[in-house]
Amino acid sequence: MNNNQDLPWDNPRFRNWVAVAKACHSMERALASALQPHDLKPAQLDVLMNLYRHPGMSQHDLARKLLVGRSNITMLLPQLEKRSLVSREADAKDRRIMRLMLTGDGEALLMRALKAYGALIEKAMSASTPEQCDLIGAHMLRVADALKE
Amino acid sequence: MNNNQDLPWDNPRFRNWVAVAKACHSMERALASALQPHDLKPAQLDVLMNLYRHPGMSQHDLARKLLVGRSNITMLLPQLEKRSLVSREADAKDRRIMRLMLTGDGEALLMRALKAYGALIEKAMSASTPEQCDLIGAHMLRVADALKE
DNA sequence: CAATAATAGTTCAACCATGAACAATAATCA
DNA sequence: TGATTATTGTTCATGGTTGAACTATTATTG
Repeated sequence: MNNNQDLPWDNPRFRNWVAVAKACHSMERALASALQPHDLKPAQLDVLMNLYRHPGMSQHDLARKLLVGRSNITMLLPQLEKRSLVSREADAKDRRIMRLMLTGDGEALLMRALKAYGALIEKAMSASTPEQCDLIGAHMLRVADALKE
Repeated sequence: MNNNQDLPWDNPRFRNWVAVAKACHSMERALASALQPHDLKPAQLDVLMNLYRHPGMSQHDLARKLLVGRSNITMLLPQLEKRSLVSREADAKDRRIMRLMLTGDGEALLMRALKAYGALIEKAMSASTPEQCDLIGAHMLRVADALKE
């Protein structure tokens, strides 16, 4: 019936990637649940995390870091700004650019949310050694790199 | 300013998981592009793949395999049915259940789409040996398992 | 058997993400 | 300098996903 001679499931790279994708999907769902008590969505946590590490980022840079369209950032920020978690101010030199940073409240909420996220990851990855995790992380960096064309 | 003593970024499990999530996100975007010539969305490919391997599945079972709500399946199927890629027929024993299967066209399209997907994965994972891929896959199965509560 | 609970699938409104078109500003270059 | 091009962020229409409420059917149980 089918010409099974080179079905992708016979390829270890394919089969294993499917497992990666499924694990990611599960984690995303679990994260959404874990963040619910903090009234945060995963995408919002991503924003807070990046602003913590790169204060003063522009919206464009944030979009690129998050692998997301610029319009998405535009839609995401007002919610966080209304809750006084991030602040936006126009750049003095280039008036097209909005500089973003975390407020104190934003940082405090981020720390609480990160505890939940960290606990989730710990639970998910506890079955593997730190060395294995490092190997996986290194592999995934190569994957992301290879996909940048 | 910050109490940095146990920031999650210092935890290898956390840091490496972030890389996993980012790689997955990149792959999802790349896959969407690669499937565009076949007029398929990643979610639709998931449906076809699962029906190929488990013909006669119910919509409920398909939803669980795909980690997705039942309503999502309901919205997804009519498009595929209109294109004669999948067929639905009521179960004779239990009239609540719809049995799903691929048509010949569906299987043909699946094979073409899988070639594109396989090439993409090959490109992304070619930097790692099959042994490393197997290790990663095994790890990810454990992750998905740990997240099932 | 009748009443109740459980299950399969659908509908619907709400929310997210996307990309194209647009306005404002800055950079290039002729 | 003046004209063109590029960049930043916004708006908006579109399409995808979700979960709760609903219908139809089957299972359970008193």
